[in-house]
Parts: sequence; C-alpha cells; structure tokens
Amino acid sequence: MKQPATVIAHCDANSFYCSCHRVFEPALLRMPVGVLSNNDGCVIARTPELKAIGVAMGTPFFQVRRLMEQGQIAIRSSNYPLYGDMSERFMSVLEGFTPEVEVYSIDEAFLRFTGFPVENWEAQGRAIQQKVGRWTGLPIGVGISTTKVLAKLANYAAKHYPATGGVVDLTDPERQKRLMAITPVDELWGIGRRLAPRLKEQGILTVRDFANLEPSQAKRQYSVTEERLVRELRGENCLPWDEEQDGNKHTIMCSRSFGLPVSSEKEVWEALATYVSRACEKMRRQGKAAAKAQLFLRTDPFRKDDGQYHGSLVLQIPQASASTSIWLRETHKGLKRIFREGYQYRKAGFVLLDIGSQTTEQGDLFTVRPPSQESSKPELTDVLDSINNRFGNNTLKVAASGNKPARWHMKQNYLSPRYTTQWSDLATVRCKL
DNA sequence: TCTGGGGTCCTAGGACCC
DNA sequence: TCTGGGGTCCTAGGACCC
Repeated sequence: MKQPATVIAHCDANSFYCSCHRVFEPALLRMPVGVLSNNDGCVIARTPELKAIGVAMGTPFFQVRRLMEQGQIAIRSSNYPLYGDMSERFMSVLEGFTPEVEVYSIDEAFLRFTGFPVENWEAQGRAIQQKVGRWTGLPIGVGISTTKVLAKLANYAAKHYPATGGVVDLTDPERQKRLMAITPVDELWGIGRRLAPRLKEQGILTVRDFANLEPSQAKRQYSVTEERLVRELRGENCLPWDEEQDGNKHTIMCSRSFGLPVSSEKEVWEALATYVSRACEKMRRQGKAAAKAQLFLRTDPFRKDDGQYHGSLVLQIPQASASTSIWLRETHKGLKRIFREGYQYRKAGFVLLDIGSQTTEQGDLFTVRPPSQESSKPELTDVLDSINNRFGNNTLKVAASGNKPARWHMKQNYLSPRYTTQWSDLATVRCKL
C-alpha cells in the first residue's frame, strides 16, 4: 500500500476523570464510577459500566445517590488538580512519539507524523496505547488517518467496536468509506444536537451521506464549518494545525454556581472578587494581559417561580493589564451598575477578553501615569503569585474574597486526595514481607 | 432541597465611513 | 416624488466542542 505523506493520530483517554481516580483507587476498577460537576450538582463523567446501567450525562446527583449509598456505584467530586497533573503526564508520553503534538483538550491530543517511515500504523497505535498505559495507568483510544476529522472518526470506531482493542488505522480510503457508511451522522465531530435533526430531515443519515455533499453546497446550506468538515472527510486537510493553542487563549473565564442562593451584593462581590483574582492569576501565568473583560451574574433558571435576572457588562481599561487590583476595582464599579436588589442569585463570573501578549501591549496616548504607580503593581502581584506557587493556592488572597465559610462556596462532599500535586495527599503503599 | 465550567468559531445586523 | 453601493468594524447570539 502506498504510504501517505502525513498521518494524523488522535488519542484520548477513556472516561478520563473516572480513569484518574481508578489509577489511585484500584478498587474502583471493579465498579461503575461517576464524577460530579462542581457543587456536586450532576454527573459529568462516567465509566462504560455506569453508562450501561442507564446513567446519562448530566444526571442530577440526587437521582443516583441511592445507588451510591447501596454500594452499587462509586461517586467522586471533581478533582481538577489531579486531572490537570495526569493530563500533563499523558501529553508528555505522547511527545515521545513525535515532535508535533497538538493538545486539544485535557484528555485529547492530535499527533502528526510527517515523513515517518512507519510500516504498520496499527502497530504504532498500539505502541502508543501501551506506553501511555504503562507510564500513566490511563486507558486510551487511538484513531489514525490523514486528517483530523478522519482521525477522530477512527477513534470513534476504536471506542465503539471492542474488537478493535481501542486502536483503528483508517488510512485506507476503502476502509474509510465502509466506516462512514455505517456511522450515523450525529456521531461526527462537529455535528451537534441542532444540526443533526436538520440533516436527517434532508435525508442525510450517515457520515457517508454527509461526505457526499458538494463542499459548495454544504457551505450554502449550512456554513463554512460544515464545508470544511466535508473536505476533511474527503481527505483534504483544512483545519489548522495549532500546537501553540494552549498558550494563546483569547479568553480566560472564571465562573461558578453558588453552593446556595445568594441575595446580598456583599456576598456576590466576595464571590466575584475570588473569580477576578483567579482569572488574573491564570493570565499572569501565561504572561498575558487584557484591556477588556466582562462580568455577569444571574439567578437560577431552573427555579421558574422565582424572579429571573441576568446582568452583564463589558469593562474596558485604557491599557492592557494583568493586575488583580486594577481588575478588582473595575469589577467592583461594574457590579454596582448591574446588581439588582430582590433576586436570589445562583451564579456569577468574570471573563478576560481579547487577551494579548503583555510584552506587545499598546501604550495609551492620552494617559500619563506616574511611573511609580505602574511599577509597584506588578511587583505586588509577582510576590502574591510566587508565595501561592510555593505554599499552595490561596495562601495569600485578596481581602475582598472574604475569609469565612460563605453561602456561595462550592459543595464538594466526595472529594478525593490530590495524590500527585500535594505532599500531604501522597498515596501510601503498604506491602507484606 | 438537589441541574458544571471553560473554551472556539461563525453569522447577522447595526454603526459608521467614503 | 426623490434618497447608492460597498466596505469595515463591532457585538450579540448561536452552535459546537470537551
């Protein structure tokens, strides 16, 4: 068979969050496992065994609580420090296989092989799967083809057909056609719950039906997104290769639902101040700054009988900044403008927009700042960051965030240890001699 | 009692300009 | 009565993803 010039592999961890817990609690390997969203609200990750007993994505926790209490399933609160660290380990194993790795999400990456003299791509896929398994304990699937969309499709097959053992080589065009013909169109990456019914109405039921559309027709009827999808399915690479993506975020958001409804401006402000300082911290870690941000707050849309309100406001400052104190001041002013008395608030958030590199930020022609003022701020935040990096998050925090337990704080009743990122949480291994 | 958080890209429509 | 056409920029909202 002729060797394609560029081959793309898509790797993702199976039930990633659940698998992270299983690495450190092997007893969970014998049980259906679910992970809850923030506030222990609903199920956001499930092992196949949990899916099999009919627990859907997004199921509210109270509906499965009984099963947990009966010991039939295991439930954990989400533990992002653990997932983040396991993700880094996963990605660094992948980087051993090719220099071109695009981290697509916390549990997924594309690998590009340009000019690799690989004889057997399926064997290569199994080698990746095996090494990740041995070095991190995570089970993964690997899909291999010539474009990102085809590689995703291959990985879908790897998951869907157990006989593949989790690895599918879809470089052969004939094999591509066969798979497309038996795959429902709504399984395709990029076809969501709005588009799928529209397509089906028009008789486009399988991925093959979709791939048979003329690209120009796909664009006219839907949008350029769908046109690109059609082209990718036909083997034409038209999605960008973006290895830098992770460091080049355009927005950074921090928002949370409150543990309990909150009605006072003071409490909302405590929460918002916490989100502002977290978002600024993230941005500083990336060496970036922003001149625009948005804050919002809203009531609980599920409580139809209560008065509903959604307020939001875009903030703009003359010069891009990553300083927590500057953004706190602006957000406080903004909150005064959009806060309304008499509502039960359930969520608030802060989003940094149009993030640019701190070194290339534009000066403001019309504002003259005393040099002392600007130079002192970054130093303060630097000190804050370095202390928090060394002694853990929230060792130092802004006073506006409050220091007492509050109604807005998250519920996390089933939290597991941060096995890999906190010395005090390291697992203990005992052995009999 | 109990329903997540963090992103990207595209399009349509309005404001504004020449 | 008559009142262009084309371009850019911005924003809000929709759709998708994990």
